Amino acid sequence: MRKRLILTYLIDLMKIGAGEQMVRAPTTYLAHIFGLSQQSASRVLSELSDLGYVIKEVKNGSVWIKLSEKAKQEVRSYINYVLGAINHPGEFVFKGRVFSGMGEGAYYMSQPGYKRQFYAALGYYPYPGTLNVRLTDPIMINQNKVLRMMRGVQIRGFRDKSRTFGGVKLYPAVIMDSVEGAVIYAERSIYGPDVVELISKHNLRRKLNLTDGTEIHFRVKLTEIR
Amino acid sequence: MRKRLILTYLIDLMKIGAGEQMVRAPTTYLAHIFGLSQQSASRVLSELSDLGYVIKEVKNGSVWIKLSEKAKQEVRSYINYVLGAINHPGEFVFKGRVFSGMGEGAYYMSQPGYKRQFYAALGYYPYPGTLNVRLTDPIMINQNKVLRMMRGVQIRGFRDKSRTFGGVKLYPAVIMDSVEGAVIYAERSIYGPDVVELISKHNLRRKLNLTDGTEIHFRVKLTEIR
DNA sequence: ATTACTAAAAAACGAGTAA
DNA sequence: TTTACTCGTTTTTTAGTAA
Repeated sequence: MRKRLILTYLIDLMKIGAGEQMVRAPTTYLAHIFGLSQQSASRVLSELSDLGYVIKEVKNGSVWIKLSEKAKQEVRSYINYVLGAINHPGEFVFKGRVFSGMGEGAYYMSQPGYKRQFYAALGYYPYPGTLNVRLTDPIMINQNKVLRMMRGVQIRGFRDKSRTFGGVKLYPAVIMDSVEGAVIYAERSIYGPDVVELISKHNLRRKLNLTDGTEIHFRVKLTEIR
Repeated sequence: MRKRLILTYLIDLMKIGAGEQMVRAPTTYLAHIFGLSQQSASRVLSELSDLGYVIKEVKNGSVWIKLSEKAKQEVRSYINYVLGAINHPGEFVFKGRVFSGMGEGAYYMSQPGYKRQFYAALGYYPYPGTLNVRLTDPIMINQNKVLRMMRGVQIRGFRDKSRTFGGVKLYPAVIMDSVEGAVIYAERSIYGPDVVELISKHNLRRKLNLTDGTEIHFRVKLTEIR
């Protein structure tokens, strides 16, 4: 069963109180909630149970169910995602935790070949350094994969005497609802889709009083698809 | 395509800003958002367009889309439904508008055969009359269908000298977040699933200052499935 | 780079039904 | 009543590919 379908079923089950306690849920009755036949409701419930989303017992000849912690967590995460569609349409909302890289960010940000282009694209010279954010929520990680596919603001690669520097993409962002900045994604990034790097005019660590492990949120504007 | 799936796709599209304006959305890119192949993304988009949820144009060799009003309305309604799962688990939230019936409610509520049982079930003698509420949102109408399938508090039918009175079910409710009451559903109800009848200790019209057309909301506790 | 058709495979569906 | 199996049918999905 596909993830997006699973979530809608879990929401329906949460609705009838299965997130709180064991709840009687005959498959004939679930059938109406799910908009399926009794047989399909039975099958769906078994699959949800096999996948570890639902604790299911047959007591007194009828099914009693309860959502697992995993299910509740995923529903909560999805609801956040959904709320973003209403509250921040045209933006991706990210949440994650600050961590320290190896300082390569500062090295790259200082290259004149990039700096000139950053100024042209953003209207300022960014602080020489990147803020690394690690994502844990699978929905956010997927969001980051999708973000990376987008055009963004293209910064071209170049070469100086000693080496070549790869292309980079920028995505304008608002960090902690207050500071303007951008997500920066290097074609040759050493990080996977669970990491986002942020830049800004300001030293974000100082400005926002961040240390390793601080939870941070930011919104990325998807203007580039217009 | 099933309704529950449609809604999740529309939410994804709203997320990328298609609720606000025409947005570039190549099917290769939608494929990642939808978690499908490019071909399926293309097909899904065509179906959404055929169903009137998406306005779709192919410009400069790539797809541009925008959500229809209908789509936005249904997403909003679904998001309300979803929020109910978090904010009021184990309850159904209803919204509708007050309307006048033919006064039959008062006649039935006055029958001693019912009154005794109401007292036993609710702990009070309800005000002799029912408040009629008409639902318009399809999600709520379906919710009402599901509610009627539930056991609720059974009130048995009876016969007096002249005629028989059918069975009735009660579902405890909180009206306008303040007044205790119950949804009452008669087996022989003359109303379809777009109507809910409410009773309470109080005269709800007076207590809550309601007139025909007033928008009203109430929550029904699904305790009966425990 | 992008859309969307065809065809074949895979998944989901509900009627019938036993327990 | 209720669950959940079988099985034939319908729907959904993707790879290959033309435009």
